[in-house]
Amino acid sequence: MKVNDVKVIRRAGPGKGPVVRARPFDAGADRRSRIDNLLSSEEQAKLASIATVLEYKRAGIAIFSQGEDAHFLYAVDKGFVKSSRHDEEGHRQILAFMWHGDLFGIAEHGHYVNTAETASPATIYRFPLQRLRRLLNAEPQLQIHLLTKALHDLRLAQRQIVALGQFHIYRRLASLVFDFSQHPEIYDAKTHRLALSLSRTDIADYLGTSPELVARAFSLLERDGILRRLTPRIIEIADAQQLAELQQKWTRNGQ
Amino acid sequence: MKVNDVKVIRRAGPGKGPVVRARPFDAGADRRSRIDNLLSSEEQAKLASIATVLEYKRAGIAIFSQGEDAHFLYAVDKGFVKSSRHDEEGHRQILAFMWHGDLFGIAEHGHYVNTAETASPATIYRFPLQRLRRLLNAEPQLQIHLLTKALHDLRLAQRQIVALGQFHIYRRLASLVFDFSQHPEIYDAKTHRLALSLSRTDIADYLGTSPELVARAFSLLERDGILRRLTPRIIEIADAQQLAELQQKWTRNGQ
DNA sequence: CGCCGACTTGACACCAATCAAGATAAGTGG
DNA sequence: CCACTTATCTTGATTGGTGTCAAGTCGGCG
Repeated sequence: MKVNDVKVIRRAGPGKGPVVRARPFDAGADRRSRIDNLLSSEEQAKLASIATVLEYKRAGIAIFSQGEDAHFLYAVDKGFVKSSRHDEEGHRQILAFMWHGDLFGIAEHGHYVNTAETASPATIYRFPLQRLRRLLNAEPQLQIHLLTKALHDLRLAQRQIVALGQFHIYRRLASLVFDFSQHPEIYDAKTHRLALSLSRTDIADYLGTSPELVARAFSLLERDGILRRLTPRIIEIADAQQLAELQQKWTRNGQ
Repeated sequence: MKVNDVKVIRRAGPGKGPVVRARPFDAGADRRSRIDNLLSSEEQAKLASIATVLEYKRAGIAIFSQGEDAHFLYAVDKGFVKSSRHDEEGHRQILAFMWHGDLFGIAEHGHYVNTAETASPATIYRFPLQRLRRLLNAEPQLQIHLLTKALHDLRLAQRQIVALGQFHIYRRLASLVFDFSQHPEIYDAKTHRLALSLSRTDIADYLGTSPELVARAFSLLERDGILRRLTPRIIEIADAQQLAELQQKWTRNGQ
């Protein structure tokens, strides 16, 4: 890693709050919970008062590693982050991607259980756990928001369990592409262009397969007219309808 | 379903509390968090004051179904429960099993996202969400415990993602058998006998495979001297050491 | 423009899904 | 409690999807 890949740009002061967002208790659409129902500005300010802002200048920088002592909770402001777990044989499973407003850094017995690395240049807010705990004791509302976030992430994890347990690579990849296309930061709705900014290996480690199979699945999605590869990491979504159908069938609840 | 499969035996009063257990904030071993650090007796009593106790007389009874209006949160007292999700093609993925002290019934937009059924005869505590919300606002400590539980379940879900993404059926089944062997309710440490009380289909739906593959995996585990099938649903664990190794390699953090 | 790493595609071996049939267990009623 | 009936389980055979090795191509970066 180069020097100055990470820069602590400032101690966040009031009025420059981190953007942590949530919905009330048992609500929260899998996707939309991230962009609705901002915390009140007081809550924002209180969080801001204990936050440090970190600038990560490129993708692939470790924020923390599995097993390290956990002293902070993190929130994504700009860019995105991948969370992964390694086993002793060196295999890696990417568990989730975190975007604007998402929290990460869960621990167990004081150690991080996952590794977090930037998946793009990113701005990250960092909260010392000690001070966060004190703040939470004083602010039940903030606690509810954290709980809501945790439940949301749990639902997402369960969705991923269904994907890995039930679907072929083709559909899992379609699902990933759909999810990514919901982020304006990397998807241009006008040109239908999506900047994946992930290697085939990263995608494979998320889908639970190999880079070769990911390449083949892309090739099949292209054959079926769902997308086109402009470069390996920039794709054009040709049939958003069909893509959404591959995804939404099993995302929605049968009400 | 027969009449009287479920019986509301009582409105729980103080002193007869549900047993909801948790550990402090960022702690909690994947397995042990369930049996340490009981809530204070006051907290127990407060939860009890809004709980109803339900007796389910056999396995396979629906507690609630995916898509239904969510009005309750549930906790397991005796027996165990399976949580699953269905897609439109009729496939089913079992997401988790819930045991003594585990909470279930997460919702989204007021609807349950999963289905819950008994996996054995069971005693279940039921909390009305409305009253629970009021209680939580008054009791920040209780909130922290809920948050801890949610984070614990999130870690378990992530563990399942790793299993589904990285391991063959053989190892996934070994992992399930190991997990089940940690529950004295169904595992007799003296005789080394484990009462699975799940069909091959249930196991398959949890491991993301078919009943036939589960039978084959059992056959291989038996060939390798790890276990013996006394009946299809009662197995004897012959080599707990080897079983634990198949599981624990990837459960522990690389500290 | 050239190099290096990432991506794609083919070939092959292996694991998994499915169909089918026979064996075994569990549930039912006498 | 036993015999019967039904469902579950096990195993074999076959097909299809996936993991892996290898080689060639392409894109991004210096």
